[in-house]
Amino acid sequence: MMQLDDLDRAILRLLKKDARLTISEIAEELGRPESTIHFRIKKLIERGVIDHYTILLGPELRPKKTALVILQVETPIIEDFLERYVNHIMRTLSMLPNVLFVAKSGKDTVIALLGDETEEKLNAFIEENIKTLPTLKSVNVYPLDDVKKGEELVGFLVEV
Amino acid sequence: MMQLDDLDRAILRLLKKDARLTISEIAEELGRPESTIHFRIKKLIERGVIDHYTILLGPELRPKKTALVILQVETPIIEDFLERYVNHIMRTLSMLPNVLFVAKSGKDTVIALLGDETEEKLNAFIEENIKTLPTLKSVNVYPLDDVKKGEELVGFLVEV
DNA sequence: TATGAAAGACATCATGT
DNA sequence: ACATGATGTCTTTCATA
Repeated sequence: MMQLDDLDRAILRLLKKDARLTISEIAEELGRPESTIHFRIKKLIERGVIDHYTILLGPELRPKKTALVILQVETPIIEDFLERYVNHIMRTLSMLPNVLFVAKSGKDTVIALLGDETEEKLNAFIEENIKTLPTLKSVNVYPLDDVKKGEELVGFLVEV
Repeated sequence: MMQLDDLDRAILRLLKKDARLTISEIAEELGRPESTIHFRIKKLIERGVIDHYTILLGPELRPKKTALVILQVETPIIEDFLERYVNHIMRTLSMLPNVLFVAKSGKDTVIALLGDETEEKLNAFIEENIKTLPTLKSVNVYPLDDVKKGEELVGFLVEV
């Protein structure tokens, strides 16, 4: 798993901005022959440095309101149950299209990123689908009001 | 800004999985003529439904450890300063390559997603670059231990 | 690994149903 | 919305260094 050199990184940066650039365009931009660019990209894909090519969906399809939710699960008397509780909650959340991201933090905390059309719908969703989950100790909701970095993330995660 | 029909959505789903599919491959997969697929994709791009084409970076380039950090900013005596404090913190964080995502929640809370090579480096980064920020009321760190949905997000956000 | 050249595949566009 | 064909461009491969 050798390192990336400057040419590799330059190619990756260009493709990240626009993966539809043709090999000839990249070649011209970087002042290298097409065959070299072709070879490098082939290697980057083989090595898994490029996982895959994808599209980013635009604002039209992105939820207008997003919120981060942090769930703390009640510790049961029988300790072994905790992991099952948490996994069950994560599985349940993962299946909902409004839920863009789900992760566990520590043993008893679940973090989810939610998105919906409007603030009202989002709040309703939280009331009906999140706060009704059994065995919760606490639910903290953080609406994302102003995203400064990584905003496009939602266009990447949203399902179509 | 008309609606998407089933064909549009099918195309988007295929491109999301692999944006290097040729028009002929998509046409065959969906049992439609190439000219139709070509036309639809053109329209999807024109409308901005497809924001742009991009690549997802593989595990080699992704930070191994990620954590969500929730910062609460101390409310100053002069209320107007709060927004400046918060904006300043967001700007500062945004410039760091370890910081993958930054958003504001409410008036006094900043949410950031951090990533680094190892747990130690990540913790050091938090101690040195986060907890040292002025005017913080609280800092909560949630290491993301097990991501159930949206894991690829990091490969999308990471810089190269 | 890098390059140049050549062959084949592809997107694109125009025209017509 | 679909079919077809003409055009120029791009990718891919291979031989060579």
